[in-house]
Amino acid sequence: MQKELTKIIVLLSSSKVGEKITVNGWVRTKRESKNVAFIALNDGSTIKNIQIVADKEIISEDILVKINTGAAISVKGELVESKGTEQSVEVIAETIIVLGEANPDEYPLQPKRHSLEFLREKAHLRFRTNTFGAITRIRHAMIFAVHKFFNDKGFYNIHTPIITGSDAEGAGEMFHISVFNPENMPLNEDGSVNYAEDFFGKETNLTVSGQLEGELAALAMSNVYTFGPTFRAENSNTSRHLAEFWMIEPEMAFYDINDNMDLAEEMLKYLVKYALDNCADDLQFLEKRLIDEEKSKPQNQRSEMALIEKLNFVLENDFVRTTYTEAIKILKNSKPNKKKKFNFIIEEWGADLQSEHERYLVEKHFKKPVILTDYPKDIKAFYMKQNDDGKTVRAMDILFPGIGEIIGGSQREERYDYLLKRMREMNIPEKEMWWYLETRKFGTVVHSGYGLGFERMMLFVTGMGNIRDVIPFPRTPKNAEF
RNA sequence: UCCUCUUUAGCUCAGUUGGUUAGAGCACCUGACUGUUAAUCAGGGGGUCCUAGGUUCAAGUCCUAGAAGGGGAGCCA
Repeated sequence: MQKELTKIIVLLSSSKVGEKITVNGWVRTKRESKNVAFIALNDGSTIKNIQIVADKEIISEDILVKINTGAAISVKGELVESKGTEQSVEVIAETIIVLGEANPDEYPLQPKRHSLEFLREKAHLRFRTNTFGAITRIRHAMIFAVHKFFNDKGFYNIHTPIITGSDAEGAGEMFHISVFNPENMPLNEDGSVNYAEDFFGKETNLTVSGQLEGELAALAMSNVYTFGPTFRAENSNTSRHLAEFWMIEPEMAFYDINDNMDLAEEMLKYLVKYALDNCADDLQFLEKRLIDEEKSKPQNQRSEMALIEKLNFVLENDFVRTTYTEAIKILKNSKPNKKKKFNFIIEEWGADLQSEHERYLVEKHFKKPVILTDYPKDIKAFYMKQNDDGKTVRAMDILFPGIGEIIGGSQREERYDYLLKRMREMNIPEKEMWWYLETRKFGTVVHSGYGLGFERMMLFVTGMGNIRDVIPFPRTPKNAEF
């Protein structure tokens, strides 16, 4: 079967005009005339449809009546130059086989715009829309580009565990893993659950980060990265959070904070360029979609740049690098702070930056992606390298317009004494983390790393507004359908 | 979890101060016309007005509680 088939992207781009071809796909629309019917067919290989011309003298009425939006068909015919103006080539059908019908009374997708909320409830069918076809192709391209970027740089991909026995990673609420029957858990004498009898003989959870294990690998392989599923049981109901998402976490030995920033900026630009170079049709469609959507909004709420212009802008400009301390100065002197327009007024050094502050810095003040470094140690994780000032750590957060924090990373604390002291101060159970501490006892070196939320990158590249629309089957509080 | 908005036909939405038989566009069915481009034109079918209570002579409309969804916030990637 496969050997005879030609993908639509090949039909549209090649010089197969005049050849007999077979093409399979799903019907987007059918337009009927007296003597001829036109079928727009799509097989996922490109956002463009191929037009099938069905002469009613050749294709019988009992076949045509089954060809409705959503039906799967196989078409044999000749690829010819089109007489119409909207497409360059089309297929003159000689035979059409209806592979799978789609009852038009029941098929929920129409050849018109649907709301993204509606399509979310039809996630099993939304791949069949232009928007989700485009997103699916771009998502694949970005996954591939991540691996290509790191492979070309000599990084090793490692699989860190999805089930973890450590609850010290400090990145939010975790999903518990157990084989116990929740109605009948083995208990200790004091009434607590006896995890010694559980599958792993201890309490286990789904991972919230592969970083700690990534560090172990980096301190032997030099440069590694993970790209795996990550789970957070936070009750987060926003357009930027998922309970199950995919994270890219490189860890590099002999990288200081500046090397870390250089790599992160280079990677983000590489991914953007890869999308521009390889997903032009899909990006153009999404850009047009976004412009149409924003037409109903007032002028001041519309994007300043169209999607492709925005991607090029990021590509062509250096990210602004500045410190937390500088950012606080800028924010303290900012108009919204002085006029008390912020919900959280910046009073003094040490305050955690709220998303309104991050947005001000990125969207109003610098108007570029911003890398903030050297945060107060008290608002950052225990494993970050402490600066000599005793107050700050070598953290770096990369802030993107419209998205906020897209990358969080740091130079790691490689000094055993400093790390142990900080763990004790922050009540990190050092006994459980013996293996992490041992890497600082044996051959410890300066090293760094960061985490990129893959779906947040997808939000930026596609211009989509809700993270539930850039992953095929989103997992969010109260939603694990499909 | 908090704030806020929404829920009416398969989809997108209108529905006035509470008042007769709840509307439109698209989709679907029938017909006309046509190498069409989200085809066009005419006609037709299609409703648990989110759910449960309540107020009232009368509730899509007002009140209470709940559910689902959107937007914002927190947590973060």
